[in-house]
Amino acid sequence: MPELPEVEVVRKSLNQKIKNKEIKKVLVRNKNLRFKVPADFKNFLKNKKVTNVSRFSKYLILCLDKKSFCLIHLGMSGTIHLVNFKKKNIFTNTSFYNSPLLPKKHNHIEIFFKDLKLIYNDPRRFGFFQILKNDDQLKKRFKHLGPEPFHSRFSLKYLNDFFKGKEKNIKSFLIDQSFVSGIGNIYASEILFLSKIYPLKKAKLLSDNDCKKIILNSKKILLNAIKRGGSSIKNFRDSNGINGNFQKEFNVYQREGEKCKKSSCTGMIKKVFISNRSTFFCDICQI
DNA sequence: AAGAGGCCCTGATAGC
DNA sequence: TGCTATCAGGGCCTCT
Repeated sequence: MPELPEVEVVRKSLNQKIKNKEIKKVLVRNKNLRFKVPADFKNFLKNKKVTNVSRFSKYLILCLDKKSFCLIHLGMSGTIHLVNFKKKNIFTNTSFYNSPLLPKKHNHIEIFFKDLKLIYNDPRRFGFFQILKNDDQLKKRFKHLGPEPFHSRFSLKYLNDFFKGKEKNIKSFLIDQSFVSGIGNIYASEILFLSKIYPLKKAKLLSDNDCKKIILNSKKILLNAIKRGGSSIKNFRDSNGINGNFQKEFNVYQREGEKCKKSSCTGMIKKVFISNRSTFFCDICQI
């Protein structure tokens, strides 16, 4: 479900609700997520305080006291819901027809605080929870990941060095988390549209100007998506139940056969599969 | 080493 | 209505 912007939107709203609260109880209804929930998961979390809700790339990080961490990845279909006991409100980041409504199936993990509980729902179970017991373990966990687009390391030199001699197309690089982390399948297409670059262009053939546009537009797209509250495909909401709006601004994603939105361009949006992931582009201004 | 492809899993939707 | 096929925002692993 989520790329960096959606995870950031969830992080913000989650931080408002559970920061500085102590975990009273943990329920694991189904431990068979992408990775098996560890045996000591419940005991490790119990009586620990959430000092902050942080994020790197598409990973949510519950910072706990004693410098330990609970990592949450939402995979493709993971959502987080908060139920307030007193007000009986349900905050959810998934909307259903009669919202606010908690999904009935696939509520795999529940984390109880004094006045509310966090529920992790994930039909496809590609998401996961992991415990990291110190800074060092956290660092190692993210070692294989490239910089986020906002980081100064994501520079012209970095792209030039990375792309040197690479036959692989640029679209595949944008969703390759070891190159740059946080961009997924939707925003990769959108970034290349803004940059006027053909998704199948070989990385080694990109000009300095192409690279500069990629750096600029990666930041631009992600920041704008965060500002809009994420993209509400499949009814994504933040954990206050607020819908995202960025999907209204898609220029190419899921617009196959429609007209290019760029004024003066007479092109049409095409869809191709690049290593099994759908990719959208304008057949005139991106060629 | 780099790059392509498969796989994990359920649910929504399209097409017959 | 009911079947089957295809696709879905991710990440890891294997094979060539």
